[in-house]
Amino acid sequence: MGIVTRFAPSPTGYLHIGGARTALFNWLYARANGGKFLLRIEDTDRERSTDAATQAIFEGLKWLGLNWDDEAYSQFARKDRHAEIAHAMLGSGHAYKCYATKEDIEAFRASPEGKYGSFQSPWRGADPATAPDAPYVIRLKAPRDGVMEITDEVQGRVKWKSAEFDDMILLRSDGTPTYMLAVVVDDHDMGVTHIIRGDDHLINAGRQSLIYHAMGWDVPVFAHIPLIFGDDGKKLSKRHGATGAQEYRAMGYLPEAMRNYLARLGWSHGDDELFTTAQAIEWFDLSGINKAPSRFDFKKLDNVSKHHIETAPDDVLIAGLQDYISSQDREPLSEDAIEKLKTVLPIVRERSKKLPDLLDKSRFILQARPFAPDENDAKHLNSVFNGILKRLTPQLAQVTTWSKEELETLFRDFAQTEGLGLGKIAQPMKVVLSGTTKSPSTFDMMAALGKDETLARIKDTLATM
RNA sequence: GGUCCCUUCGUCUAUCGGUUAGGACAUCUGGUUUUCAACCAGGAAAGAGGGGUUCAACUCCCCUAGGGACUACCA
Repeated sequence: MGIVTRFAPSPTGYLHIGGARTALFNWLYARANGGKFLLRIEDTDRERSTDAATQAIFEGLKWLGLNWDDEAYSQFARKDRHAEIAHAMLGSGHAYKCYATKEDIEAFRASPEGKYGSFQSPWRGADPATAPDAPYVIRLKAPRDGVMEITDEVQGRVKWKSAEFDDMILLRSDGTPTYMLAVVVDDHDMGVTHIIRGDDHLINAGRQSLIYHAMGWDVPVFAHIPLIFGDDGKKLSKRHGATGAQEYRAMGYLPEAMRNYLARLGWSHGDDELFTTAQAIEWFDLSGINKAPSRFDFKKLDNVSKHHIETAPDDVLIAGLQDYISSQDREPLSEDAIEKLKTVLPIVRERSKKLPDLLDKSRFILQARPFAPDENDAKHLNSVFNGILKRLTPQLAQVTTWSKEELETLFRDFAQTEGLGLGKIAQPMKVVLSGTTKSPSTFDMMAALGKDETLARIKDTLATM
């Protein structure tokens, strides 16, 4: 039987980075085993679910490259099927109608015994003949004794006394299903074989097993993965930086880097730190998932990001750049800009951590002359350098082989005859060429710019000094 | 409160009874350099605490402490 995994977020907000990792694990596991990765929107809570949130989740997953198989399922759309199962359980005696009102339950909770135990419906064993003509919910008739045990691929064997579970509501008084019922029915109908989800659902695995057993369905394999915390060990929140997957897009991380970092957070394959998505798919296994929660570390993310920016193919980088730019609501790069960018990618990608760094470093090739130097770097263009530039320019004009190596040799020789360190000349030259010293290597820039453009920029500078 | 889960360097982690407890990020020191959020070399840094089991425990068991989840007609 083929493997089927699923990601089942509720559409009440953007795609949380923790949810994104859960989705990634499910996706990785399905892809690693030639199975299917399904997406189901848990929208049975009509109060809190919104279309905008659903779209945000789609967008987040797409950005991360976690493509799902089939159409996304809507849990709400399947409510009739859920009700059907609830009634089937009623018929088989695994569930019963409960006429207790919300007020009854609240009163119970407020009472002394309500502090300890969960609500025990008086209708559990009641004679149907005594039933009032009033709204009711359908509750599961949970076993009162025995032990419920599950085997979790991450947590191992976990068991509870059945008495721990209350008679949970399956169908609300308005006829809509609760989450507990809906997940089980949907996972069963969708043929889900492996449920990989946050360990906040661990106890639910026990509860849900009750329903599987009642229906005589096969219980899927569970894998409850620990949560992601902020760097202080507290629940990840806005305070720690970004919690939404899309925010990472806006910060300029490559999806490939996010997949790498997120996969490594809570999962490991020996000492491998930096890997491609193809490798992750090849290596991914449930046994590599850690049981302890992990903390989100931006410094490490940056390091992973840097590696992917260094190694990504040009077209991936360009696509990432365009995507980043659109996330900033800026005009996309023109064909001309892309062509220019491609010529300098080899020299700007090496020292960049994030996508915007690439843009900053490429400024010299993208900006048209003449341009003014940055305020902080204008000081390099002083009178001393003016003299140096005037003596250097004729030599530059005579260069026949305009290459990085030739240029560097020329500069070194020139610096020597001037009795200066190379930095005294190369550094201000950066300002001439790019307007700032925070730029790629002087010689890389000159080579990329070409002789004519270089000379023209020198001329521009001389004219303003 | 109850039930369940978790606990190796600051952080992410390797180890699956026998290792000088390894790697990565961060950090520190030195070097290199035309800027640096770059590079090179080196250093410091960990099994929460206490009991067992065993020839041998980070690894298995128990207790304690700390952290977390759940305890809805939310998902």
